[in-house]
Amino acid sequence: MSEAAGPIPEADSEREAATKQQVLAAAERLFALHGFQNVSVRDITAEAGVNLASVNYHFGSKDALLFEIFRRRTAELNRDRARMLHEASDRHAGKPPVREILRALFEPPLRWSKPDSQRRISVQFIIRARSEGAESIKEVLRTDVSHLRRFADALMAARPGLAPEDVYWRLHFCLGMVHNNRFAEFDRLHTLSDGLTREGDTEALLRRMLDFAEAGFLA
Amino acid sequence: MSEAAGPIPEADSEREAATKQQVLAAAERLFALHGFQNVSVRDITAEAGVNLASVNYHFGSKDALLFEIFRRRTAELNRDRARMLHEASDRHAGKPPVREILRALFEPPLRWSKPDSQRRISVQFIIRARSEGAESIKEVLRTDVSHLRRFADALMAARPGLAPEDVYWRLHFCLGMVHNNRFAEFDRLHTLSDGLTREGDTEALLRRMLDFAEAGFLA
DNA sequence: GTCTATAGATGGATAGAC
DNA sequence: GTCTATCCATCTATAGAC
Repeated sequence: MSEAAGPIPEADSEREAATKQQVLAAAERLFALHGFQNVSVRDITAEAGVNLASVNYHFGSKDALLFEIFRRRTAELNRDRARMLHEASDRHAGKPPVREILRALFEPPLRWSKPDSQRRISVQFIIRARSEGAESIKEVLRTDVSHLRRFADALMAARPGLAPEDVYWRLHFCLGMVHNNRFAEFDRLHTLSDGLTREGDTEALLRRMLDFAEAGFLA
Repeated sequence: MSEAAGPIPEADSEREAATKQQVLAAAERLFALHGFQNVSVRDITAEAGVNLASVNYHFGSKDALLFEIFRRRTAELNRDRARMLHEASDRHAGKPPVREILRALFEPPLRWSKPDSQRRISVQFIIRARSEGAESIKEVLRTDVSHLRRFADALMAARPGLAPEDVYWRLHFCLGMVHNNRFAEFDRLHTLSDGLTREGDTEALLRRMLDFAEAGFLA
């Protein structure tokens, strides 16, 4: 690849990088909105304004493209979460309280979800890819749990009286709360509450999620 | 249809009903295990041991088949939940406590999920259809929230001090806990906890879910 | 009603010109 | 690297024989 060949960006490699970026952005957007299987390579290249062959040229296959986006986004998300957990740990002499641990888990995806955020679509992409993605993604989900390790350990330290088993299950419940924040579920809730719930107010949603989950952990 | 034509079941209509049943069962199973888009009509008819054309003959289309299964299963689930809520209401003079309301929400799908239950696969089917289903299913999810109405109302009555807004969001969180109970997520949790969490113990899982969610509602 | 054969459409991938 | 044209596999749906 020219990226690795040299540090001097020529006109060609700039254009190449731009094409790649266009494809990544278009694919992420379309996957997030319509689901992986409902989006064709033709849809992606049309949306990106590039030619049909570029997906296979740059990424190898449609599956590999999805995997690449997933890898990038989850890495970013895990970094954000790990950083917040680390900072909370520093603030509390290595032993942050439950609420701060949960905040590190909840806040990054919610911050990304703000109405004016550029990453708004990325959260929906990750949620969809988690449940609709190909076998390669499922495999990663099953085996790579290293980023959750720190959260489980921190929670066990914060609640030493709780059996590890209970901590794991409650962490599972919290992840369920996060994964349920899809556009479709927000719409449903909006219908049920007759417009009372406003998805756009992410600060309030974060507070509500923390209130609920923190109480669940202190039970 | 012969079903509506007369009450006398002939050999033919029995065979017809059997074919329909085989298709329904095979489709539900395959959809639940591999996802809607990853299962072809060929896969279904092969698994059911019937001919390729029978799906279109009996159900009209692959989409309509999925919708029919979804309609049946969600109706059953909603009936189970409504009945439990009704019984809880009777036991508590029309005003059941939070835990009993949540039990009516959580227990039916968990009872179906027991290792030896015939409906074990149905829960996974519903969860998958909810997030991967066609537009017709999404439409039902968005608009038909009547079964949740009773739960929201009961919860508001049980916690009159809570703003309706908060009740709706917390109900949303609880539904997230339920929807996260997929095979893949159980596997992930199993990996993370190094085998400590046992999905098969549904009684314990119900108790854990209730402990967590009840505390969240009383916060 | 059941079955086979096939129409008709779509989509992932690639060859080859530029 | 980009692009067009095209191959080829796959799938849903249906026509028509029995």
